[in-house]
Amino acid sequence: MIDPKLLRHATADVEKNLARRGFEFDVAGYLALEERRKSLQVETETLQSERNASAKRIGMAKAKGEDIAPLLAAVKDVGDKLEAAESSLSVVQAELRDIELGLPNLLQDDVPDGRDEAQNVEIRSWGTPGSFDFDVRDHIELGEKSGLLDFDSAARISGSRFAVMRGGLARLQRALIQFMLDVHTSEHGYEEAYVPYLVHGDALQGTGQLPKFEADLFKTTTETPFYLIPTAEVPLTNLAREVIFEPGELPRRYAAHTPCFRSEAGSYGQDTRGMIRQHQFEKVELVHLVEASESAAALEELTGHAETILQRLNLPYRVVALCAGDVGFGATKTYDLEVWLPGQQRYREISSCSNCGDFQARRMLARVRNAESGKPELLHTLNGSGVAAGRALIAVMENDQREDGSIEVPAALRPYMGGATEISA
RNA sequence: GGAGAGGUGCCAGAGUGGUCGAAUGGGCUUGACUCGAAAUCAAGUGUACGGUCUUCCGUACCGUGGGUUCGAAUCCCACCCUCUCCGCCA
Repeated sequence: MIDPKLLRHATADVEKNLARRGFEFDVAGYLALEERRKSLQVETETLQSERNASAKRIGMAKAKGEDIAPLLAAVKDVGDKLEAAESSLSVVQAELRDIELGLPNLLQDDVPDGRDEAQNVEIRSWGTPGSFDFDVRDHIELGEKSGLLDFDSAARISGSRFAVMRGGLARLQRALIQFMLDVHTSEHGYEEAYVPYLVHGDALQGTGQLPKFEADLFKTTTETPFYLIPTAEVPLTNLAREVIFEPGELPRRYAAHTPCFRSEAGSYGQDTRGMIRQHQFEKVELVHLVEASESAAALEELTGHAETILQRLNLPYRVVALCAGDVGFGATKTYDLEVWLPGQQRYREISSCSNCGDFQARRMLARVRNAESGKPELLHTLNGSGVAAGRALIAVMENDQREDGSIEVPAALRPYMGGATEISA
């Protein structure tokens, strides 16, 4: 959520900032509603104050054994007026809240202009796309050739956008996950966490997926519904929900491996072949909880941590700063890591690292006590993939393929593969 | 799944319709005493929101949501969670 005070007092600035994303903010409608809220709230609270005062008077009169009938008659009127005022106020407040929950985060000034991913700006690149002296295959062909990647079985079991992996390939994904977690926990100072995969709506509202993006989520039909997490960002970031951290307790860095579940509603026709876009995929997620002044630096660090993984795997990649139109709902600024896929002859997103500022913290009341003032202040949250395991697997397959269709295991992963140097049927 | 007990402030714990945002004890902060510490004494110590918003005033919050009432931490209803025992299970 955007700071409601900012929304009220600097509405034009907010409107301008959101317009950079291509988001149209109905300023007039908002301000009119806000005016109503103000007068209704003042009215309600005045009436409450009156009621409280007379209730107190009645109590005292009764204690002294005086006649309270005239006092009761005098309050009758207040009760009705109060009821009316309270119900109008709650309607207006609910409308305001809906608006506020639907507004995306404010962008940082250094986010480049642009409408969509075509205008994202490359910041740096690492490695050089390899040259092959044979015709490269994409991961689908490689998987079919070895028989280790089986979309037919997956389709029979669960339909489209699922994969079955077998043998060395299944193990390679597990190796990737273990490797990534080990690097982040032992070298980058993250605390490993195991978290629920089913969460309440509150948690998703906290991180910003709800109420706006419910269609992207899987939801259970149990009496109290659960949602399957679309990313470990949700449970990890919600570790700060309604917590007030003491000054020395931040920063916190959490890493977790979880499956991620996405309905991919609205992505019909995109990446329908292969393992790029699945309903279920594995990811190692990184989350930082930091004091407000630290978040800009933390984003650079976090991005670097994700980059380390690709470097150790010797996968060529580039870092792009998302342009205004491409930055996600809850982020103030985002870097994507895009890995080179020889099979597609292009870079594809493998990690997305975002600074969410206080946007999520405000929704979930995640705070840190200011060392000087002693007052709780909103903390800042960041998240990034470190990295998506399914896509990393594709990247390894395609970048380390050999002419015979076998795959060379990157040196960094061999300890996790029982020393194996290649995967083949 | 069955039976029972319970959810109050940083912690423990009182409060079963009125001056209760909440006794008391502990903790913490500040001050006094002290060379210093301990002990002792005194004062302070929640969160959110609003108002012509650093002073000041008001409102809300005692698991959550409803209800009764002039008035609810306290009564009623529903739900959630925790604990104990039984059952079941990994």
